[in-house]
Amino acid sequence: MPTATDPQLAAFVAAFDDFVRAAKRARARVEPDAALTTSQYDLLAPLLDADDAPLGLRELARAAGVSAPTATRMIDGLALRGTVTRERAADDRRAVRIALTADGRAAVLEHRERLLARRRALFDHLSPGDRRSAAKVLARLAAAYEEIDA
Amino acid sequence: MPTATDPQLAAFVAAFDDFVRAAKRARARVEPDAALTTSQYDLLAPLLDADDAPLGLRELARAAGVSAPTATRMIDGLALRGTVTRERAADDRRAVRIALTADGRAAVLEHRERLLARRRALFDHLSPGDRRSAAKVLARLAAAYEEIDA
DNA sequence: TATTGTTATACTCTATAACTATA
DNA sequence: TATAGTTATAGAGTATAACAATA
Repeated sequence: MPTATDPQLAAFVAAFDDFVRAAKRARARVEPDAALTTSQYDLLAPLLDADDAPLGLRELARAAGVSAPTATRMIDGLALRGTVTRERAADDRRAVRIALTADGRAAVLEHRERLLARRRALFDHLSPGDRRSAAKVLARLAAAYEEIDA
Repeated sequence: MPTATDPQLAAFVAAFDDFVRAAKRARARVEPDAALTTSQYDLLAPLLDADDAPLGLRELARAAGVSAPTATRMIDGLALRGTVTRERAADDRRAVRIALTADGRAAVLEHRERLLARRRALFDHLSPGDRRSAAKVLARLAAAYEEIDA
């Protein structure tokens, strides 16, 4: 297997690895004192974007990229702690409507603000030139991911 | 709270989010049929870099960024499945020496090759110009992470 | 005393398969 | 039959606190 002899590829791979490791360490440092875990935030964030209109369990699961049973279990815990409410829908008795409580909304907003602050701090640490290219490169990489297994 | 009115910052944040989401989806797609999970690979990779010289549990835990009990539990499972061996050290009877079996070495190498192939594919999907800036940007971002909470 | 590792305990995240209730 | 959700079951990853053995 002809492996990375291309120095440009080698540099890319090394930088990518460093980036992934740094991001992982950073996540570990941020999470412990947060009210929500990353997975919980990913599950609930759509409720914020939906202007707090209640959404179905399947909808949340799909958006977060987890299975329905996983979402059920997560919502179990979040409902117990008063982060969300879960009610049977009146019009379709199979469905449930999940909504944020006031506390839940505050927690999700706080997490979002925390994420934004971190990205802002990263941005601030870049040189003006790097700032310009960073957004472009990250967008291209995201697109490349999708193309790879499409 | 004065949030992202800077359009350049807004673009950066959006691209960063897209990238994180794409990477998460990609990981979910790659892991199911892999012999090792990401966490297991992170724990065992140093053994490959150490030329298969046995390492201590604490050493592996620290490198992987997990607690010692977590590493113990992970090694329990990996030893049961024949991925690693765990032996009390002769010179320091408190310590254990963890080493890859032949199967384990193959699994770690295979995982590394899988990661490399994915990065190579990403690299290939970039334009020549983006390739040049990608390595630089990722390296700068990794450095920025470290500076943020240093 | 300090270090290395393990046990005890407890939670979260995760999935597949099987099930219930409703449409 | 198809859809929404839950339960049953199982396993990995994670941590803190308490402990044992050795240095």
